[in-house]
Amino acid sequence: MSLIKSMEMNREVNSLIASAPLFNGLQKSYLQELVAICEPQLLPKGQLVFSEGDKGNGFYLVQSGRVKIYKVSPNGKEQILHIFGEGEPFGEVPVFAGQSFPAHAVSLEKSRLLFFPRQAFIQLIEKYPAMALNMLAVLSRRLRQFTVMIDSLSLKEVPGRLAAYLLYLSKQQDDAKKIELDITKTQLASLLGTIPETLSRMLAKISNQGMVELNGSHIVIIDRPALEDLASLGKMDI
Amino acid sequence: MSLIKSMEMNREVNSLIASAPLFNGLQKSYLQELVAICEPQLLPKGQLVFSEGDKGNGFYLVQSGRVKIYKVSPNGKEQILHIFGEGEPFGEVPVFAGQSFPAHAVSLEKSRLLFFPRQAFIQLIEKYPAMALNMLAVLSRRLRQFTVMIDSLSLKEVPGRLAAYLLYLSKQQDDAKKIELDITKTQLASLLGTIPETLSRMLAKISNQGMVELNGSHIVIIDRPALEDLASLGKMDI
DNA sequence: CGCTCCGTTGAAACGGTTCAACCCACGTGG
DNA sequence: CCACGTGGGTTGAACCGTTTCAACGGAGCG
Repeated sequence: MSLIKSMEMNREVNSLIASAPLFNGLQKSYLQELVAICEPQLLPKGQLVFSEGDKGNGFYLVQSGRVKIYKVSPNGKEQILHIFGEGEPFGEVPVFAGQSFPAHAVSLEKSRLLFFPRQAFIQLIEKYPAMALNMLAVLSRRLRQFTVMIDSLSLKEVPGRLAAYLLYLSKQQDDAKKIELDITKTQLASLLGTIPETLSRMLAKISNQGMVELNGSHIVIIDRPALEDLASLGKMDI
Repeated sequence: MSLIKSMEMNREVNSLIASAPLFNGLQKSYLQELVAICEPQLLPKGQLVFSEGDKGNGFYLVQSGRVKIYKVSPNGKEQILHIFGEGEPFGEVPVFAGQSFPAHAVSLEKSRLLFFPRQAFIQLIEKYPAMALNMLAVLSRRLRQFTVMIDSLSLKEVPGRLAAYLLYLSKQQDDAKKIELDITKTQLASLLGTIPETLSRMLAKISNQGMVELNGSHIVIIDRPALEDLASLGKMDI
Protein backbone atom coordinates (compact mmCIF):
# COMPACT_ATOMS: atom_id res chain seq x y z
CA MET A 1 0.00 0.00 0.00
CA SER A 2 1.40 3.37 -0.97
CA LEU A 3 2.21 5.95 1.63
CA ILE A 4 -0.29 8.37 0.11
CA LYS A 5 -3.09 5.82 0.24
CA SER A 6 -2.24 4.93 3.79
CA MET A 7 -2.27 8.54 4.88
CA GLU A 8 -5.58 9.11 3.20
CA MET A 9 -7.08 6.09 4.89
CA ASN A 10 -5.71 7.27 8.19
CA ARG A 11 -7.44 10.55 7.74
CA GLU A 12 -10.77 8.82 7.12
CA VAL A 13 -10.31 6.56 10.11
CA ASN A 14 -9.33 9.56 12.14
CA SER A 15 -12.44 11.54 11.38
CA LEU A 16 -14.71 8.57 11.99
CA ILE A 17 -13.18 7.86 15.35
CA ALA A 18 -13.42 11.53 16.23
CA SER A 19 -17.13 11.59 15.41
CA ALA A 20 -18.26 8.26 16.88
CA PRO A 21 -20.40 8.68 20.01
CA LEU A 22 -18.38 5.96 21.67
CA PHE A 23 -15.34 8.22 21.64
CA ASN A 24 -17.16 11.42 22.43
CA GLY A 25 -15.32 14.03 24.43
CA LEU A 26 -11.96 12.31 24.33
CA GLN A 27 -8.75 14.26 23.96
CA LYS A 28 -6.92 14.13 20.67
CA SER A 29 -4.06 12.14 22.10
CA TYR A 30 -6.48 9.34 23.08
CA LEU A 31 -7.91 9.33 19.60
CA GLN A 32 -4.45 8.88 18.14
CA GLU A 33 -3.96 5.79 20.24
CA LEU A 34 -7.28 4.41 19.05
CA VAL A 35 -6.30 4.96 15.45
CA ALA A 36 -3.07 3.16 16.18
CA ILE A 37 -4.64 -0.02 17.54
CA CYS A 38 -7.59 -0.45 15.16
CA GLU A 39 -7.60 -2.62 12.07
CA PRO A 40 -9.75 -1.63 9.06
CA GLN A 41 -11.84 -4.26 7.26
CA LEU A 42 -13.69 -4.07 3.97
CA LEU A 43 -16.73 -6.33 3.57
CA PRO A 44 -18.83 -7.14 0.53
CA LYS A 45 -22.62 -7.31 0.95
CA GLY A 46 -23.78 -10.34 2.86
CA GLN A 47 -20.41 -11.10 4.42
CA LEU A 48 -20.46 -12.92 7.77
CA VAL A 49 -18.54 -10.96 10.40
CA PHE A 50 -18.92 -13.52 13.16
CA SER A 51 -21.23 -16.32 14.21
CA GLU A 52 -22.90 -17.00 17.53
CA GLY A 53 -20.46 -19.02 19.58
CA ASP A 54 -17.31 -17.68 17.90
CA LYS A 55 -14.65 -16.59 20.32
CA GLY A 56 -14.47 -12.79 20.42
CA ASN A 57 -11.06 -11.17 20.52
CA GLY A 58 -12.24 -7.64 19.98
CA PHE A 59 -15.14 -5.50 18.89
CA TYR A 60 -16.08 -3.59 15.75
CA LEU A 61 -17.08 -0.09 14.74
CA VAL A 62 -19.09 0.53 11.57
CA GLN A 63 -17.21 3.01 9.41
CA SER A 64 -19.68 2.82 6.52
CA GLY A 65 -22.50 0.52 5.43
CA ARG A 66 -24.74 -1.50 7.74
CA VAL A 67 -24.48 -4.67 9.78
CA LYS A 68 -27.29 -6.77 11.22
CA ILE A 69 -26.97 -8.70 14.47
CA TYR A 70 -29.36 -11.65 14.68
CA LYS A 71 -30.24 -15.00 16.18
CA VAL A 72 -31.50 -18.02 14.25
CA SER A 73 -33.97 -20.64 15.42
CA PRO A 74 -33.36 -24.34 14.67
CA ASN A 75 -35.99 -24.18 11.92
CA GLY A 76 -34.33 -21.21 10.28
CA LYS A 77 -36.41 -18.27 11.46
CA GLU A 78 -34.35 -15.17 12.17
CA GLN A 79 -34.75 -12.65 14.96
CA ILE A 80 -32.85 -9.44 14.29
CA LEU A 81 -31.50 -7.84 17.46
CA HIS A 82 -29.91 -4.75 15.94
CA ILE A 83 -29.08 -3.10 12.68
CA PHE A 84 -26.01 -0.93 13.16
CA GLY A 85 -24.90 1.90 10.89
CA GLU A 86 -22.09 4.39 10.67
CA GLY A 87 -20.35 5.23 13.92
CA GLU A 88 -21.95 2.43 15.93
CA PRO A 89 -19.93 -0.23 17.76
CA PHE A 90 -20.92 -3.88 18.02
CA GLY A 91 -19.61 -7.17 19.30
CA GLU A 92 -18.45 -5.77 22.63
CA VAL A 93 -19.99 -8.40 24.88
CA PRO A 94 -17.16 -10.96 24.70
CA VAL A 95 -14.60 -8.21 25.22
CA PHE A 96 -15.86 -7.57 28.75
CA ALA A 97 -17.85 -10.66 29.71
CA GLY A 98 -15.44 -13.12 28.14
CA GLN A 99 -16.72 -16.14 26.27
CA SER A 100 -18.14 -15.96 22.79
CA PHE A 101 -20.42 -13.80 20.65
CA PRO A 102 -24.07 -14.20 21.67
CA ALA A 103 -25.39 -13.77 18.10
CA HIS A 104 -24.48 -13.65 14.43
CA ALA A 105 -23.36 -10.59 12.45
CA VAL A 106 -23.48 -10.05 8.67
CA SER A 107 -23.11 -6.98 6.51
CA LEU A 108 -26.31 -5.82 4.78
CA GLU A 109 -24.34 -3.79 2.25
CA LYS A 110 -20.77 -3.32 1.20
CA SER A 111 -19.32 -2.03 4.47
CA ARG A 112 -16.16 -0.78 6.12
CA LEU A 113 -15.46 -1.78 9.68
CA LEU A 114 -12.79 -0.97 12.22
CA PHE A 115 -11.73 -3.83 14.44
CA PHE A 116 -10.42 -3.04 17.93
CA PRO A 117 -8.43 -5.90 19.49
CA ARG A 118 -9.51 -6.75 22.99
CA GLN A 119 -6.21 -6.51 24.83
CA ALA A 120 -5.11 -3.22 23.35
CA PHE A 121 -8.52 -1.68 23.95
CA ILE A 122 -8.70 -2.80 27.55
CA GLN A 123 -5.31 -1.26 28.18
CA LEU A 124 -6.62 2.01 26.78
CA ILE A 125 -9.63 1.84 29.07
CA GLU A 126 -7.40 1.28 32.04
CA LYS A 127 -5.47 4.39 31.13
CA TYR A 128 -8.43 6.58 30.24
CA PRO A 129 -11.51 6.19 32.45
CA ALA A 130 -13.48 8.56 30.22
CA MET A 131 -13.43 5.87 27.57
CA ALA A 132 -14.79 3.38 30.10
CA LEU A 133 -17.65 5.71 30.93
CA ASN A 134 -18.50 6.10 27.27
CA MET A 135 -18.53 2.36 26.80
CA LEU A 136 -20.69 1.96 29.91
CA ALA A 137 -23.12 4.44 28.39
CA VAL A 138 -23.24 2.49 25.14
CA LEU A 139 -23.94 -0.81 26.87
CA SER A 140 -26.51 0.77 29.16
CA ARG A 141 -28.39 2.25 26.24
CA ARG A 142 -28.38 -1.12 24.58
CA LEU A 143 -29.78 -2.73 27.73
CA ARG A 144 -32.54 -0.17 27.70
CA GLN A 145 -33.33 -1.00 24.07
CA PHE A 146 -33.47 -4.69 24.89
CA THR A 147 -35.92 -4.14 27.74
CA VAL A 148 -38.18 -2.39 25.25
CA MET A 149 -37.79 -5.23 22.80
CA ILE A 150 -38.58 -7.88 25.42
CA ASP A 151 -41.53 -5.83 26.54
CA SER A 152 -42.84 -5.64 22.99
CA LEU A 153 -42.31 -9.30 22.19
CA SER A 154 -43.94 -10.45 25.37
CA LEU A 155 -46.69 -7.96 25.96
CA LYS A 156 -47.70 -6.59 22.59
CA GLU A 157 -49.03 -8.16 19.45
CA VAL A 158 -47.67 -7.55 16.00
CA PRO A 159 -49.81 -4.48 15.17
CA GLY A 160 -48.62 -2.82 18.36
CA ARG A 161 -44.98 -3.52 17.63
CA LEU A 162 -45.39 -2.31 14.08
CA ALA A 163 -47.05 0.92 15.17
CA ALA A 164 -44.33 1.50 17.74
CA TYR A 165 -41.68 0.98 15.11
CA LEU A 166 -43.31 3.37 12.66
CA LEU A 167 -43.53 6.05 15.32
CA TYR A 168 -39.92 5.40 16.24
CA LEU A 169 -38.90 5.76 12.60
CA SER A 170 -40.85 8.97 12.32
CA LYS A 171 -39.07 10.36 15.36
CA GLN A 172 -35.70 9.38 13.90
CA GLN A 173 -36.53 11.15 10.68
CA ASP A 174 -37.30 14.62 12.07
CA ASP A 175 -40.81 13.71 13.23
CA ALA A 176 -41.86 13.75 9.61
CA LYS A 177 -45.18 12.27 8.51
CA LYS A 178 -43.53 10.79 5.46
CA ILE A 179 -41.19 8.06 6.53
CA GLU A 180 -38.89 5.82 4.58
CA LEU A 181 -38.25 2.18 5.46
CA ASP A 182 -34.50 1.80 5.30
CA ILE A 183 -34.70 -2.00 5.42
CA THR A 184 -36.67 -4.56 3.44
CA LYS A 185 -40.04 -5.62 4.79
CA THR A 186 -38.69 -9.10 5.33
CA GLN A 187 -36.01 -7.65 7.57
CA LEU A 188 -38.56 -5.50 9.34
CA ALA A 189 -40.64 -8.59 10.01
CA SER A 190 -37.63 -10.28 11.52
CA LEU A 191 -36.88 -7.20 13.61
CA LEU A 192 -40.46 -7.17 14.92
CA GLY A 193 -40.32 -10.86 15.77
CA THR A 194 -42.75 -12.03 13.11
CA ILE A 195 -42.80 -13.19 9.49
CA PRO A 196 -43.22 -11.29 6.18
CA GLU A 197 -46.75 -12.60 5.56
CA THR A 198 -48.03 -11.33 8.89
CA LEU A 199 -46.31 -7.98 8.48
CA SER A 200 -47.82 -7.60 5.03
CA ARG A 201 -51.31 -8.24 6.39
CA MET A 202 -50.87 -5.82 9.27
CA LEU A 203 -49.59 -3.07 7.03
CA ALA A 204 -52.56 -3.63 4.77
CA LYS A 205 -54.87 -3.48 7.78
CA ILE A 206 -53.62 -0.20 9.22
CA SER A 207 -53.64 1.18 5.71
CA ASN A 208 -57.28 0.16 5.19
CA GLN A 209 -58.15 1.78 8.48
CA GLY A 210 -56.68 5.02 7.26
CA MET A 211 -53.85 5.24 9.74
CA VAL A 212 -51.13 5.26 7.09
CA GLU A 213 -50.71 5.39 3.34
CA LEU A 214 -48.44 2.83 1.73
CA ASN A 215 -46.22 3.17 -1.29
CA GLY A 216 -43.57 0.49 -1.32
CA SER A 217 -40.95 1.43 1.24
CA HIS A 218 -42.51 4.85 1.52
CA ILE A 219 -45.05 5.29 4.30
CA VAL A 220 -47.10 8.33 5.21
CA ILE A 221 -48.56 8.63 8.68
CA ILE A 222 -52.14 9.87 8.42
CA ASP A 223 -53.59 9.26 11.87
CA ARG A 224 -50.79 9.54 14.42
CA PRO A 225 -53.03 9.33 17.52
CA ALA A 226 -54.49 6.06 16.27
CA LEU A 227 -50.99 4.67 15.80
CA GLU A 228 -50.03 5.80 19.27
CA ASP A 229 -53.06 4.00 20.68
CA LEU A 230 -52.05 0.85 18.86
CA ALA A 231 -48.47 1.11 20.08
CA SER A 232 -49.41 1.53 23.72
CA LEU A 233 -52.39 -0.78 23.85
CA GLY A 234 -50.67 -3.41 21.81
CA LYS A 235 -54.03 -4.63 20.55
CA MET A 236 -55.99 -3.99 17.43
CA ASP A 237 -59.70 -3.34 17.39
CA ILE A 238 -61.62 -4.78 14.47
CA MET B 1 -28.08 4.59 66.25
CA SER B 2 -25.50 3.42 68.77
CA LEU B 3 -21.84 3.28 67.88
CA ILE B 4 -21.81 -0.47 68.43
CA LYS B 5 -24.74 -1.04 66.08
CA SER B 6 -23.18 1.17 63.47
CA MET B 7 -19.88 -0.69 63.60
CA GLU B 8 -21.66 -3.99 63.34
CA MET B 9 -23.60 -2.85 60.31
CA ASN B 10 -20.43 -1.59 58.77
CA ARG B 11 -18.86 -4.99 59.16
CA GLU B 12 -21.80 -6.62 57.36
CA VAL B 13 -21.71 -4.09 54.58
CA ASN B 14 -18.00 -4.54 54.35
CA SER B 15 -18.11 -8.26 53.87
CA LEU B 16 -20.90 -8.04 51.31
CA ILE B 17 -19.04 -5.50 49.25
CA ALA B 18 -15.90 -7.58 49.47
CA SER B 19 -17.73 -10.67 48.18
CA ALA B 20 -19.88 -9.11 45.45
CA PRO B 21 -18.73 -10.07 41.95
CA LEU B 22 -19.10 -6.44 40.90
CA PHE B 23 -16.25 -5.51 43.22
CA ASN B 24 -14.11 -8.54 42.55
CA GLY B 25 -10.39 -8.12 42.68
CA LEU B 26 -10.45 -4.60 44.05
CA GLN B 27 -7.92 -3.43 46.63
CA LYS B 28 -9.07 -2.95 50.18
CA SER B 29 -8.71 0.81 49.99
CA TYR B 30 -11.23 0.93 47.11
CA LEU B 31 -13.65 -1.16 49.11
CA GLN B 32 -13.43 1.27 51.98
CA GLU B 33 -14.44 4.08 49.70
CA LEU B 34 -17.39 2.05 48.46
CA VAL B 35 -18.51 1.41 52.01
CA ALA B 36 -18.22 5.12 52.63
CA ILE B 37 -20.51 6.20 49.79
CA CYS B 38 -23.24 3.55 49.97
CA GLU B 39 -26.53 3.93 51.81
CA PRO B 40 -28.22 0.85 53.35
CA GLN B 41 -31.97 0.34 52.92
CA LEU B 42 -34.30 -2.12 54.58
CA LEU B 43 -37.40 -3.19 52.64
CA PRO B 44 -40.46 -5.19 53.69
CA LYS B 45 -41.83 -7.80 51.29
CA GLY B 46 -43.52 -6.31 48.25
CA GLN B 47 -41.94 -2.89 48.60
CA LEU B 48 -41.54 -0.88 45.40
CA VAL B 49 -37.90 0.17 44.91
CA PHE B 50 -38.50 2.19 41.77
CA SER B 51 -40.93 2.43 38.87
CA GLU B 52 -40.31 2.58 35.17
CA GLY B 53 -39.78 6.19 34.24
CA ASP B 54 -38.45 7.25 37.65
CA LYS B 55 -35.30 9.31 37.47
CA GLY B 56 -32.33 7.21 38.57
CA ASN B 57 -29.75 8.84 40.79
CA GLY B 58 -27.84 5.72 41.59
CA PHE B 59 -27.94 1.94 41.54
CA TYR B 60 -28.55 -0.80 44.08
CA LEU B 61 -26.85 -3.93 45.37
CA VAL B 62 -28.86 -6.72 46.99
CA GLN B 63 -27.45 -7.39 50.43
CA SER B 64 -30.09 -9.97 51.35
CA GLY B 65 -33.48 -11.04 50.05
CA ARG B 66 -34.62 -10.86 46.45
CA VAL B 67 -35.81 -8.19 44.03
CA LYS B 68 -37.72 -8.65 40.79
CA ILE B 69 -37.29 -6.33 37.80
CA TYR B 70 -40.32 -6.31 35.52
CA LYS B 71 -42.37 -4.54 32.89
CA VAL B 72 -46.16 -4.27 32.87
CA SER B 73 -48.48 -4.21 29.87
CA PRO B 74 -51.42 -1.81 29.74
CA ASN B 75 -53.79 -4.68 30.56
CA GLY B 76 -51.77 -5.66 33.61
CA LYS B 77 -49.74 -8.62 32.39
CA GLU B 78 -46.23 -8.70 33.83
CA GLN B 79 -43.01 -9.67 32.13
CA ILE B 80 -40.22 -10.35 34.60
CA LEU B 81 -36.80 -9.37 33.27
CA HIS B 82 -34.68 -10.45 36.23
CA ILE B 83 -34.86 -11.75 39.73
CA PHE B 84 -31.79 -10.58 41.62
CA GLY B 85 -30.45 -12.08 44.81
CA GLU B 86 -27.60 -11.51 47.24
CA GLY B 87 -24.57 -9.76 45.81
CA GLU B 88 -26.21 -8.72 42.56
CA PRO B 89 -26.44 -5.11 41.41
CA PHE B 90 -29.43 -3.60 39.60
CA GLY B 91 -30.72 -0.29 38.32
CA GLU B 92 -27.41 0.72 36.72
CA VAL B 93 -28.79 1.77 33.35
CA PRO B 94 -29.72 5.37 34.26
CA VAL B 95 -26.37 5.81 36.01
CA PHE B 96 -24.49 5.52 32.74
CA ALA B 97 -27.08 6.13 30.02
CA GLY B 98 -28.83 8.94 31.81
CA GLN B 99 -32.61 9.21 31.78
CA SER B 100 -34.87 7.03 33.83
CA PHE B 101 -35.27 3.43 34.93
CA PRO B 102 -36.44 1.22 32.07
CA ALA B 103 -38.53 -1.09 34.31
CA HIS B 104 -40.06 -1.52 37.75
CA ALA B 105 -38.39 -3.07 40.79
CA VAL B 106 -40.06 -4.58 43.87
CA SER B 107 -38.77 -6.75 46.69
CA LEU B 108 -40.07 -10.32 46.69
CA GLU B 109 -39.13 -10.79 50.32
CA LYS B 110 -37.96 -8.69 53.22
CA SER B 111 -34.68 -7.43 51.78
CA ARG B 112 -31.65 -5.32 52.52
CA LEU B 113 -30.19 -3.16 49.76
CA LEU B 114 -27.21 -0.89 49.40
CA PHE B 115 -27.75 2.23 47.37
CA PHE B 116 -24.79 3.78 45.53
CA PRO B 117 -25.33 7.40 44.52
CA ARG B 118 -24.52 8.13 40.91
CA GLN B 119 -22.07 10.99 41.30
CA ALA B 120 -19.96 9.45 44.01
CA PHE B 121 -19.80 6.15 42.16
CA ILE B 122 -18.80 7.72 38.86
CA GLN B 123 -16.00 9.55 40.63
CA LEU B 124 -14.78 6.22 42.00
CA ILE B 125 -14.85 4.72 38.52
CA GLU B 126 -12.82 7.60 37.18
CA LYS B 127 -10.24 6.98 39.86
CA TYR B 128 -10.20 3.19 39.61
CA PRO B 129 -10.50 1.74 36.11
CA ALA B 130 -10.64 -1.79 37.48
CA MET B 131 -14.08 -0.94 38.83
CA ALA B 132 -15.12 0.24 35.39
CA LEU B 133 -14.04 -3.03 33.87
CA ASN B 134 -16.01 -4.99 36.46
CA MET B 135 -19.10 -2.93 35.71
CA LEU B 136 -18.58 -3.41 31.98
CA ALA B 137 -18.45 -7.14 32.60
CA VAL B 138 -21.71 -7.03 34.56
CA LEU B 139 -23.54 -5.10 31.85
CA SER B 140 -22.10 -7.31 29.11
CA ARG B 141 -23.27 -10.45 30.87
CA ARG B 142 -26.69 -8.92 31.20
CA LEU B 143 -26.78 -8.11 27.51
CA ARG B 144 -25.95 -11.72 26.79
CA GLN B 145 -28.81 -12.86 29.02
CA PHE B 146 -31.19 -10.54 27.22
CA THR B 147 -30.18 -11.90 23.81
CA VAL B 148 -31.07 -15.36 25.09
CA MET B 149 -34.38 -14.07 26.42
CA ILE B 150 -35.27 -12.35 23.15
CA ASP B 151 -34.28 -15.47 21.29
CA SER B 152 -36.54 -17.57 23.49
CA LEU B 153 -39.51 -15.25 23.33
CA SER B 154 -39.31 -14.87 19.60
CA LEU B 155 -38.14 -18.22 18.37
CA LYS B 156 -39.31 -20.79 20.91
CA GLU B 157 -42.70 -21.73 22.22
CA VAL B 158 -43.62 -22.06 25.85
CA PRO B 159 -42.61 -25.73 26.27
CA GLY B 160 -39.17 -24.92 24.88
CA ARG B 161 -38.69 -21.98 27.22
CA LEU B 162 -39.88 -24.05 30.15
CA ALA B 163 -37.51 -26.91 29.35
CA ALA B 164 -34.62 -24.46 28.94
CA TYR B 165 -35.42 -22.94 32.31
CA LEU B 166 -35.60 -26.30 34.07
CA LEU B 167 -32.23 -27.29 32.63
CA TYR B 168 -30.82 -23.94 33.67
CA LEU B 169 -32.14 -24.43 37.19
CA SER B 170 -30.65 -27.89 37.30
CA LYS B 171 -27.27 -26.52 36.28
CA GLN B 172 -27.51 -23.83 38.96
CA GLN B 173 -28.27 -26.43 41.59
CA ASP B 174 -25.22 -28.67 41.10
CA ASP B 175 -26.61 -30.41 38.02
CA ALA B 176 -28.95 -32.28 40.32
CA LYS B 177 -31.92 -34.21 38.96
CA LYS B 178 -34.03 -32.97 41.82
CA ILE B 179 -34.59 -29.28 41.45
CA GLU B 180 -36.44 -26.78 43.54
CA LEU B 181 -38.41 -23.87 42.14
CA ASP B 182 -37.33 -20.87 44.15
CA ILE B 183 -40.17 -18.74 42.84
CA THR B 184 -43.93 -19.26 42.61
CA LYS B 185 -45.28 -20.75 39.42
CA THR B 186 -47.07 -17.52 38.69
CA GLN B 187 -43.73 -15.73 38.79
CA LEU B 188 -42.16 -18.40 36.64
CA ALA B 189 -44.92 -17.94 34.09
CA SER B 190 -44.20 -14.23 34.01
CA LEU B 191 -40.48 -14.90 33.65
CA LEU B 192 -41.14 -17.21 30.71
CA GLY B 193 -43.41 -14.69 29.05
CA THR B 194 -46.65 -16.59 29.54
CA ILE B 195 -49.50 -16.95 32.06
CA PRO B 196 -50.00 -19.35 34.97
CA GLU B 197 -52.69 -21.39 33.17
CA THR B 198 -50.46 -22.14 30.24
CA LEU B 199 -47.49 -22.97 32.45
CA SER B 200 -49.64 -25.32 34.48
CA ARG B 201 -50.74 -27.16 31.33
CA MET B 202 -47.23 -27.42 29.98
CA LEU B 203 -45.87 -28.77 33.25
CA ALA B 204 -48.67 -31.32 33.26
CA LYS B 205 -47.82 -32.27 29.70
CA ILE B 206 -44.11 -32.88 30.18
CA SER B 207 -44.99 -34.74 33.35
CA ASN B 208 -47.44 -37.00 31.49
CA GLN B 209 -44.78 -37.66 28.88
CA GLY B 210 -42.45 -38.85 31.59
CA MET B 211 -39.85 -36.14 31.23
CA VAL B 212 -40.22 -34.89 34.79
CA GLU B 213 -41.99 -35.73 38.02
CA LEU B 214 -43.90 -33.00 39.78
CA ASN B 215 -44.42 -32.38 43.45
CA GLY B 216 -45.42 -28.82 44.13
CA SER B 217 -42.31 -26.69 43.81
CA HIS B 218 -40.21 -29.82 43.76
CA ILE B 219 -39.37 -31.17 40.31
CA VAL B 220 -37.40 -34.25 39.36
CA ILE B 221 -35.85 -34.51 35.94
CA ILE B 222 -36.44 -38.00 34.56
CA ASP B 223 -35.59 -37.73 30.88
CA ARG B 224 -32.93 -35.07 30.47
CA PRO B 225 -32.26 -35.71 26.76
CA ALA B 226 -35.95 -35.21 25.98
CA LEU B 227 -35.89 -31.91 27.84
CA GLU B 228 -32.79 -30.85 25.93
CA ASP B 229 -34.54 -31.63 22.67
CA LEU B 230 -37.49 -29.53 23.74
CA ALA B 231 -35.24 -26.66 24.77
CA SER B 232 -33.35 -26.55 21.51
CA LEU B 233 -36.16 -27.36 19.12
CA GLY B 234 -38.59 -25.14 20.92
CA LYS B 235 -41.47 -27.26 19.71
CA MET B 236 -43.47 -30.00 21.29
CA ASP B 237 -44.52 -33.16 19.51
CA ILE B 238 -47.97 -34.54 20.37
C1' DC C 1 -34.99 -14.22 -21.29
C1' DG C 2 -35.35 -16.64 -17.17
C1' DC C 3 -33.80 -16.73 -12.68
C1' DT C 4 -34.18 -15.39 -7.92
C1' DC C 5 -35.69 -12.56 -4.24
C1' DC C 6 -39.27 -9.85 -2.26
C1' DG C 7 -43.87 -9.01 -1.38
C1' DT C 8 -48.78 -10.17 -1.28
C1' DT C 9 -53.06 -12.91 -0.59
C1' DG C 10 -56.01 -16.90 0.81
C1' DA C 11 -57.42 -20.94 3.60
C1' DA C 12 -56.43 -24.06 7.13
C1' DA C 13 -54.09 -25.33 11.33
C1' DC C 14 -51.94 -24.36 15.63
C1' DG C 15 -50.61 -22.45 20.01
C1' DG C 16 -51.76 -19.53 23.45
C1' DT C 17 -54.89 -16.64 25.91
C1' DT C 18 -59.22 -15.66 27.98
C1' DC C 19 -62.91 -16.57 30.96
C1' DA C 20 -64.94 -19.23 34.35
C1' DA C 21 -65.11 -22.55 37.78
C1' DC C 22 -62.93 -25.02 41.24
C1' DC C 23 -59.49 -26.80 44.75
C1' DC C 24 -56.31 -26.35 48.35
C1' DA C 25 -53.33 -24.37 52.03
C1' DC C 26 -52.95 -20.76 54.93
C1' DG C 27 -53.76 -17.13 58.15
C1' DT C 28 -57.09 -14.13 60.49
C1' DG C 29 -60.63 -12.93 63.37
C1' DG C 30 -64.90 -13.83 65.54
C1' DC D 1 -61.84 -23.72 67.17
C1' DC D 2 -64.15 -23.06 63.30
C1' DA D 3 -65.64 -19.74 59.60
C1' DC D 4 -64.02 -17.08 56.28
C1' DG D 5 -61.24 -14.75 52.96
C1' DT D 6 -57.19 -14.77 50.15
C1' DG D 7 -53.63 -16.14 46.94
C1' DG D 8 -51.60 -19.80 44.32
C1' DG D 9 -52.56 -23.45 41.43
C1' DT D 10 -55.28 -26.45 38.22
C1' DT D 11 -58.65 -27.66 34.60
C1' DG D 12 -62.05 -27.14 30.69
C1' DA D 13 -64.05 -24.85 26.62
C1' DA D 14 -64.34 -21.09 23.51
C1' DC D 15 -61.87 -17.79 21.23
C1' DC D 16 -58.26 -15.21 18.79
C1' DG D 17 -53.96 -13.96 16.64
C1' DT D 18 -50.29 -15.79 14.27
C1' DT D 19 -48.07 -19.14 11.60
C1' DT D 20 -47.99 -22.42 7.98
C1' DC D 21 -48.52 -23.86 3.37
C1' DA D 22 -49.42 -22.83 -1.20
C1' DA D 23 -49.95 -19.97 -5.02
C1' DC D 24 -49.04 -15.89 -7.52
C1' DG D 25 -47.14 -11.16 -9.19
C1' DG D 26 -43.55 -8.08 -9.88
C1' DA D 27 -38.81 -6.07 -9.79
C1' DG D 28 -34.01 -6.61 -10.54
C1' DC D 29 -30.12 -8.87 -12.64
C1' DG D 30 -27.00 -11.93 -14.96
